Amino acid sequence: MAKAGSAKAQRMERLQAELAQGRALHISAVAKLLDVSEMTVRRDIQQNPDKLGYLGGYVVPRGMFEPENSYTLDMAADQQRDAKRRACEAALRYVKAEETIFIDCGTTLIELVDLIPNDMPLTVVCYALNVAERLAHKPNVTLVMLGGVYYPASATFFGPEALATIASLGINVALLSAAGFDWARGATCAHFHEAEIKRKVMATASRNILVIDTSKVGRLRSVLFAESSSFDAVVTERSEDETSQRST
Amino acid sequence: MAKAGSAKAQRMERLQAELAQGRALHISAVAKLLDVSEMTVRRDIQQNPDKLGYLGGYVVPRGMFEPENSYTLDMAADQQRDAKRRACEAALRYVKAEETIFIDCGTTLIELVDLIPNDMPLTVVCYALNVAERLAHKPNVTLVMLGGVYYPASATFFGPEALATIASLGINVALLSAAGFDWARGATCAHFHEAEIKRKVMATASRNILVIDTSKVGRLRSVLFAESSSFDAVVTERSEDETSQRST
DNA sequence: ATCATAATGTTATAATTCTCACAAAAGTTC
DNA sequence: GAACTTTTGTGAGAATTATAACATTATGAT
Repeated sequence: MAKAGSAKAQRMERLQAELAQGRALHISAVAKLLDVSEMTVRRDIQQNPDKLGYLGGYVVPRGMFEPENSYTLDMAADQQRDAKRRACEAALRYVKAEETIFIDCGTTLIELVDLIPNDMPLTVVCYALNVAERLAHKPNVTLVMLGGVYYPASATFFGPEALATIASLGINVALLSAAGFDWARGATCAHFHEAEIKRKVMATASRNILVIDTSKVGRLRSVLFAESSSFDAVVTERSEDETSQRST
Repeated sequence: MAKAGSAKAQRMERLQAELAQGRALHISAVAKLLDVSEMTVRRDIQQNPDKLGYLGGYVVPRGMFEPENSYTLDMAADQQRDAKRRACEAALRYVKAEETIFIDCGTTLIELVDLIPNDMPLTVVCYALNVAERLAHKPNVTLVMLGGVYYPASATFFGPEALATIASLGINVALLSAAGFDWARGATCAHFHEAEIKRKVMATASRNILVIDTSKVGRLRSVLFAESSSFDAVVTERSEDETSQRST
């Protein structure tokens, strides 16, 4: 499909260039621009869902939005997300105003940012780009970002300075995520550099809270970063009132 | 209009938070979310065109992309932005593939990110959140971010680690911006911490290029960070082919 | 309380977009 | 070049979205 120089491939390139600056073009404008029918534009988009997005009549560049969500969906459709949010609500109860907290990367803890009340002063440390974006607009939050080289897979930064910075911070609560968790084996994640950050943070923080939705329980990923016993609490969407304290 | 705590104002806040990371929500989803009719959502959007955008049935955060008024595509809207872009085009000629470059903060150099060809491998160092966001999606760019505390005024991070990191990097080209520039006095910016980063970068980089639109010339801001002579070139939107080399 | 005004909801109608099936054109293979 | 596959175009009906007018409900002031 779509060989390197084919008409279709050329259209895609042209179109991507046109949308590069984050402009949205109406499908009729695109059709005129590329001198093809609207139907063809529609098909092009359907066939390259990773490059282009389609939003109620308009062609939009991908990458401007989160790859999974948006576009054709109402948010009600996303059950998993709701679980994550409820887990975050529970996690937020471990945080007090004026404290310094760490927020891990991943799709779970992103939800937490919006749940932080606007009148709650906090210092928040993070190392994920999408988390930082959201935090940046919070009025009473002092945002501290760990720098380094960007890892697209998890939207995080990592480098030796990051580790050094963590050591120099006084973190009250660390809210950690995991791609897999098992009471016997512990918490695992997919990337080695993530694990390094997590371990370093957990070594400094006064309280370590693991925040996961229950779909993660029983799963195992490549890098183990903490045993179950090293968490002060494990919070899930089921932790409505009583939180599952560690059974030690 | 919409007093601080009014129902309308509250809706707007909630909605903006929901859209914060660049999600697009269908109008029906928004209506359910805010528990109002779709008509009200439509009116809310119409009344706050600077905060929210509306794109063929979907509510989108403004700033993510500028929807052109349906059907007609004139992009002749923003002249200043066009000037900045042309300056960036000129600046880009100082950059070669495989090099390590620094991109300063500000509205000018943001334009440069989109102008980087997708097939041009680069390592890019930055310290502005919005610059990082855009760079994150570039396929052949290795992104290095300087961490620290977030300064909303310029969307930048700053801290001692940032300065230390700069010193440890090998930067070929530094693309610098300024809020004010004058051949006699030099380049100035509005924030002290910005100036510190700029100075440190300029001390390390092999080539220092100042990228400004001509509206900045003759203006003066609070912090001087470099004399005119310390730049290897000053690039503006008028630098179409011949670049105004420093006149020393 | 009463009036005036702003905000919201509802409905009907107009306009637009979506989808599908099929036709036409272009490109491949033998 | 004939048969086949892929790509593109067209049009009609279904579905969705936009708009305006009017009804209803809140909100504020006197």
